Amino acid sequence: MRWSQTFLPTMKETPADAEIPSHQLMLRAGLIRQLMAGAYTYLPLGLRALKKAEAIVREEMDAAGAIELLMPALQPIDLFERTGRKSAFGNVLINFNIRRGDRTVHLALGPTHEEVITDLIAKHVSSYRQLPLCLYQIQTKFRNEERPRFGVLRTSEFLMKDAYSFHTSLESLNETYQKMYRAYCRIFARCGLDYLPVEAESGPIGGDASHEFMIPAANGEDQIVFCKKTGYAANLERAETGRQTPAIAAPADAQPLQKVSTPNVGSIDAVCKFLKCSPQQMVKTLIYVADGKPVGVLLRGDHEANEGKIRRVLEAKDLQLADPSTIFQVTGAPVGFAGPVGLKCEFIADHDVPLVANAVTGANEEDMHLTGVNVVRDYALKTTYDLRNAAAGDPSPRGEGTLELVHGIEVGHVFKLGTKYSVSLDAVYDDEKEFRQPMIMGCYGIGVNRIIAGLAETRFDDNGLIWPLAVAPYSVLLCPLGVTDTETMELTERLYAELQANGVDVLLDDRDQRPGFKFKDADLIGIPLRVVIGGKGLKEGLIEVKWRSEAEAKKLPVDGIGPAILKLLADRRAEEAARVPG
RNA sequence: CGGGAUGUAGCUCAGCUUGGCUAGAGCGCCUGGUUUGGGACCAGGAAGUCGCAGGUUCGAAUCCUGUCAUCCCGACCA
Repeated sequence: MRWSQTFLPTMKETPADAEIPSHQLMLRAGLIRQLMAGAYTYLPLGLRALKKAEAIVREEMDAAGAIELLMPALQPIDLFERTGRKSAFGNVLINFNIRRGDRTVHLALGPTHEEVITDLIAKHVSSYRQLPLCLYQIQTKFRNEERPRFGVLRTSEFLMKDAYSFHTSLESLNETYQKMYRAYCRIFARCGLDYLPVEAESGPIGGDASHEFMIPAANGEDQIVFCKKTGYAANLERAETGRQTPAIAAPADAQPLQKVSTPNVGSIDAVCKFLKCSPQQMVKTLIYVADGKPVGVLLRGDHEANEGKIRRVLEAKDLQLADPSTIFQVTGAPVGFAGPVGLKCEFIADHDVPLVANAVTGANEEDMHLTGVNVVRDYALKTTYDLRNAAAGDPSPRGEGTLELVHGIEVGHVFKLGTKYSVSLDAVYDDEKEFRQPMIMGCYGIGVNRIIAGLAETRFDDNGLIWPLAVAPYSVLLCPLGVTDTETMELTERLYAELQANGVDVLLDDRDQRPGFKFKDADLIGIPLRVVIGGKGLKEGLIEVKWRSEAEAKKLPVDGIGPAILKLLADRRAEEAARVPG
């Protein structure tokens, strides 16, 4: 492609609306333009990158035995009512009425396609002989994001690869799950992403039933916990800690229990400021209602409750923070003054709670707190549990190493669904003994746009983007200096034709611009290999070849430059491929 | 949905506090010339319903009210 013929609007200045690197660079490099909040046009250059990523996804899905199809984005609302997801999605589900003659038809724009595919399979698969089956599509999804943000990372319309598998047994599901997991590793590695598979919330099946694929990035919306030493990685919701129940004993230097007045001082922050203590010295008492029964949950003041863990410890189906009247009932005080001493309901404590010596807690009395609170003497604990979100510095659950906390961008998710959709949409088959069984399902998603945004977010320098060869919109940028010089242009044209004949994606910067101008644009759009023809190099019979990812250029003789470039590309491709797991 | 900020030329922004000549600058764009290895220079030029609506006023980019849009923080995210 000739630069002068395509539509590639680059920008020297950073648009004020863009804050994070990927958004700024994708705008500046002419990859995308915003239409409205959460909706972006992919310009020719951005579309090429997106298509490259899409092709890699397609290749790996095919290789893993998934079969491609294409389902409608338009879906009848009825399907979502049958699975209960109309209300589960709520406002996120874009749906509306349209008129057809004298009828009104209620439609949704697909936020994902479990319903459609399950309905399809329910209608056409009825025997165990037809299973297992794994189908996928690459298609635009619609979700009414309450708050679209971070450019292309969180939008209301996005390209997703979604795959669904159907099985007669958990073993079969696990086999496909593993295949998908491996395919995902290969996909992200091929795309040049520094990815991390993490354990995620396991949902209906439990156990090791869900993994998210994350790109560690400062601007990622998700928090992930990982341990370098043991390789343990999980999202914050799910992450366990290796902490144990400590010795439950009062400290030697126990101070006397004292009641202090803290008028209108209810929050941890406010109490700390008022009493000049730190959150680590406090024990906070959250009152939950578990299956209708109030329960106190004790945590160190600076820690965050993890409701999943609390629910599991309590073996509760339903768990909610208590309302003010319940809190008044069990504490005798308004919200903000609960504490373990004299609490009128059962309570459980996190492992770190008994370690807080001479703690500050609520006094279960309006506008009062206690200081010098110590376990055993002032309140009793039989044991402790892991009830909070993991924090940096916690021991890894694998016995050694410590946990770190990083932000990540979720690019993929594999999930064992179980029979939720097959039951509600009647996707059943007859087994060998003619028993009717619901199909066991898995689903597997990849945010294709996020592959591109994730690369832009993690691979750049002061001058612009740095594409890996595998996803770069073009592999080579030919950069003739002096487009009016006949010798330069003849050579350039010959090389352009030669590379194209060998299947190389080439962009030819044929604009009549000064060298500096062209170099700045070249760096900004980040094409992996820049080939400079003309100027002082050409006078010596040399052509300058420079990788975007490296600082130094190589000078190669004009003779044999075509094959030399092909060799460089082949070597680089091999290098990138070497990082892909088998 | 709660909190905050912003809206003036394609982009970045000034002007608004304290209303007053024809609304400005840089970049980009067009014309001509000089340049040509890291976003050149000179000369000339085009480009704006000052987000929109209403109000106050002799007079509004500027003050007031409403509204829309965008961004950020938080809540939410099968």
